[in-house]
Amino acid sequence: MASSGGGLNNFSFSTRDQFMNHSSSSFMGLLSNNEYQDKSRGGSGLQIPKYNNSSSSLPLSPSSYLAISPGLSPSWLLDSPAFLSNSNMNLPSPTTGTFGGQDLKEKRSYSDFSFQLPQTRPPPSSSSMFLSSSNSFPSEESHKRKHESWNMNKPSEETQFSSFNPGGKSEFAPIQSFSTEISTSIQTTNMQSNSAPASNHIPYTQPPQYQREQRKSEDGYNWRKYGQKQVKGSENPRSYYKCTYTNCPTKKIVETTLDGHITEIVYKGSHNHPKPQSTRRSSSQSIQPSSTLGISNTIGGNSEMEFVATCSVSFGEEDFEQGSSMSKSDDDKENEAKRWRGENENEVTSANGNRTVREPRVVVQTTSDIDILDDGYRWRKYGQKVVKGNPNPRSYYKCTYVGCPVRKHVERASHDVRAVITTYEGKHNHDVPAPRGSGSYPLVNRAPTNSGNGNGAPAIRPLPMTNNPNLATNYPSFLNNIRSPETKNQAPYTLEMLQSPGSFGFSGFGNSVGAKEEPKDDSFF
DNA sequence: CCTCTTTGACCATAC
DNA sequence: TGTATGGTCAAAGAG
Repeated sequence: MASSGGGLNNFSFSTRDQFMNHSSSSFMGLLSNNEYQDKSRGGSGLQIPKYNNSSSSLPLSPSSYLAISPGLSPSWLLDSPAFLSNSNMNLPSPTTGTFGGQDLKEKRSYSDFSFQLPQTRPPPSSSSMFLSSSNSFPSEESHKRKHESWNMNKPSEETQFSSFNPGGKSEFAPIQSFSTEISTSIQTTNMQSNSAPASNHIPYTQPPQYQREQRKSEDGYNWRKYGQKQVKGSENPRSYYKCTYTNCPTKKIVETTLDGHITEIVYKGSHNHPKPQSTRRSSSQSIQPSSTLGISNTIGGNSEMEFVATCSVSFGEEDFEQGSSMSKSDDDKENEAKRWRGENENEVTSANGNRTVREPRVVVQTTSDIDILDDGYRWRKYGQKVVKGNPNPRSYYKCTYVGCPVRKHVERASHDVRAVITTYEGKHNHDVPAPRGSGSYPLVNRAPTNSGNGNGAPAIRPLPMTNNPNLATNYPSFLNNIRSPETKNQAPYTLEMLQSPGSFGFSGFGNSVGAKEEPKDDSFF
């Protein structure tokens, strides 16, 4: 059942510093959120993959698509300096994180942030709720177990976490299984003084009332589902919701994977009323102090047209560091202000005002050459070039899976270096590789699972984690949140993100990103 | 009994 | 004009 409600926007930290100071618990709590998703209604764990091809207004080119990516949704990610940091800063390469002349730092950062789940992940029986919370629906037992483990230390972190989730349905239940490594890493760096158990216990106890709260959309509004449709070109059903407020024209379309993970949210119209303050929410506030902090994001479009785009923004640990210790840039401040105003930076607003909630992506850098990027596939960089219209170099990658023709290039938006634009070409002829260390990723070729990989052919999207037992438990969910080239036209989205009060915090992708300037082959370089 | 979700049918629009 | 596709309605069922 496609559950509704919930919102990425609930994942905001009140401030980056909060995140830094309590990242472990908060982060984990955030990740664990899905554990409480609307179970009463068979709520499913939600991932937040993303991809969108519905915008007819976007110029599309037939052979590739712009995967502004998915991955993490929580707005706290947006807090990450990668998004908010001063534009003038020396930003790392979108995918490799490489700074010109700062490789050392970059490496450390990314290695710290890499996902080597097999090595770091605790046994399934442990209290690591991340893992078990994957896309699969947690069993009663695991659910209970998690509760128990969380109860082991709740302290102040609870408060922190609550701020992410003002309550609501599972609709956005995002990041279900975040990287263990990430959690571990964060815990190590930020929780050491927290006397937390050595294990990755999530120091958060979910109040019983919470499940009730989840029935309400996490964006703070009440929605009524009025339809569901299987749209062509995607195996994911699309659910249609209307704001239940009388005469409010706002609607939203939520596309979810078969297992209920959200892949896309499109808002249409704007609310003509303040965010409702239901008793449920009130009670929730008592449980979730975050509300008192004003950390609730309001989603509401201003317009009529639908805009769909998946946008990816990358960040590395160093970004966190910066965010935690350095002064905020103007953008930082502005975005923070937005959050405090209840606006959602996690949205892309179309020219006509519709907003699409999208997730920032985490770049996973494990080696300097072959990378597991946020889309779950492994890529080999084979070139880089500065293309016309964008002073930022475009990194070119090829899927390392033997025989797989897929390529992609990544670049920072010319207008906002904080925005990373990834364009895919071709389709994968294999599943999303298992995480490093699992031994299941074939670096040698195997029979392609399908044929016709030519450009322009429909691409195979990375399987949702739940489609792959291994990934389901070992892979960070956001790594699967990428929707691979699968748009109707397999086209590169040329995106124009207009900044809006609730927008991502990008200054926008003012210039379209031409996807066809990429090299045809390695010899290009 | 009420609320909400599901789902097949119908309508609107684009090609 | 016919067909394909997306969006919406509304009856039925579940909780």
